[in-house]
Amino acid sequence: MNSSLTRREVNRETNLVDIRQRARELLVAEGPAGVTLRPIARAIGLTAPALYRYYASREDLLLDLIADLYDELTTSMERARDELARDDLTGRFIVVTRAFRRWARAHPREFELVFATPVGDPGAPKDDRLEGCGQRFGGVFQGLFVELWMHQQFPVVADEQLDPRLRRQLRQWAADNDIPLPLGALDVFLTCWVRLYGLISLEVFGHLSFALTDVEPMFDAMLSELAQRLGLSWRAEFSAG
Amino acid sequence: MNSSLTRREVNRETNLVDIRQRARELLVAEGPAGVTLRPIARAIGLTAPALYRYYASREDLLLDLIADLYDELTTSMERARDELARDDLTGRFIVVTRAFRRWARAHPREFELVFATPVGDPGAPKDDRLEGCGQRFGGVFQGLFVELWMHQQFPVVADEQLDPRLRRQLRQWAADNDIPLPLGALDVFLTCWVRLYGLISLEVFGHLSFALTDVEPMFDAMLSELAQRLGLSWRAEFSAG
DNA sequence: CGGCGTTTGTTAACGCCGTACACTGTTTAC
DNA sequence: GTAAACAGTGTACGGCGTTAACAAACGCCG
Repeated sequence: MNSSLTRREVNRETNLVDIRQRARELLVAEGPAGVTLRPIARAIGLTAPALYRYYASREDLLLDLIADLYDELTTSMERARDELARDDLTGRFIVVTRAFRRWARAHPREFELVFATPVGDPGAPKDDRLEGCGQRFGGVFQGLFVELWMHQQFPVVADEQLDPRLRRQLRQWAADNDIPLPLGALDVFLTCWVRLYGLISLEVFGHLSFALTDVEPMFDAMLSELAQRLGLSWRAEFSAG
Repeated sequence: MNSSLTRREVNRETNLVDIRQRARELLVAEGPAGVTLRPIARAIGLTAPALYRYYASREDLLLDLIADLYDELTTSMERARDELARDDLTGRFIVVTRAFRRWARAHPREFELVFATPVGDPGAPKDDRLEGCGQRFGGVFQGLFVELWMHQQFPVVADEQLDPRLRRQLRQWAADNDIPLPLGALDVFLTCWVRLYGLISLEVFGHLSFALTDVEPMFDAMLSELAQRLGLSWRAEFSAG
């Protein structure tokens, strides 16, 4: 039996779930500013002050929501990855990046909240929760990169060709996280991340609409370039014209 | 005499200036959510409802603020550009992109407001003002690109090598805006924009801090790559190590 | 079972917010 | 000089996040 949980504990969990669900619905319907306490409380049959038994503040609730969304995105990328064979690194690279874009397009408000909310200027008093989520999210790409490198090394520049200031930081990063990659590969990794994030957020925020109505072909073209850069044989196919 | 303006008109202009200035200060100090009517009104010796003689709503005021910021950024880029000789296209490309980054770093709150506020999902009911601002902003890069191409063409792919879906959109864009560039060059333009925007917003939003504490060397390295892609002879110099 | 401390909820209140309305004094234009 | 246009005010409404005081429900232990 699961009755090792007291009635209180069960109720607390269901309430927490309901709160987050309603917060998510409000986020989708009205954006970050629309996530307010009273409607959330009302929806689950409580009053606003009662929510303070669950979260220290609205800010705290939002942080939890962000963590949830972060995890959802990461999970969807991992699932896409795991549908392909372990050794199909090319395929995994493609489906993971596409899963990222698909999630961003399907959930623009959530994307906005997770990726375009500055983390606080001075020294970032950001929450530990998000630290872990970001780590897990980045880990999907990072893990793919490491396997890619292990299996078939792509061309990278020698350490000496990197700006010493950059070199130092990359070395530090690799050391702190035990990443068994040469610094040049880390540089490639970051460049891929920049292009991926750049294109997706430009699309979601509408800053490409001056030129494109459908970003998909450009996204595919970018994947082709990245794949080529990584020594993968993938090319986006399109009917000749 | 400047008294062709009535006393009322003069007062109206100064009030408008004061409102925007105070709004800007609040934005910087507390972020977009901190731009509220009562403190603005108080600061210039009015009450909140009086602001409705100047703006239809808070939203309307924010839109005006965004337009102001957009223009400020564009102007700073144009100024950086115009400090270099008309034919120093390489130099102009470098200083304009650096001016963009400098402004973003110096004004993270403003950058957030201008570049990371989605323009409304369905069909974008966005204001006409912003349309013009965006046009002027993009025009700086676009103008530079056109001159670059005119002066010294860089290698681009043939139209037939582009995904037909992408090709169609690029052709449409070029036609609508009378851009005298081959479609392959437009593709390069968008790719540069993606990388520039991607790196700068990742930096401003703190989404590179997992690896880098100082993004500058990576930015310089990116500029080197872009310059090379565009057939420019610029390379970020760094002391050998 | 009885009682007690903890937990979870309530209501009331404070000081904010954007905004609408009725009203008043000043400025402008004819 | 007078009437219309304008730029303010004060008041009010409903909403917000949050705090404080209090009441009921619950879990645990003797």
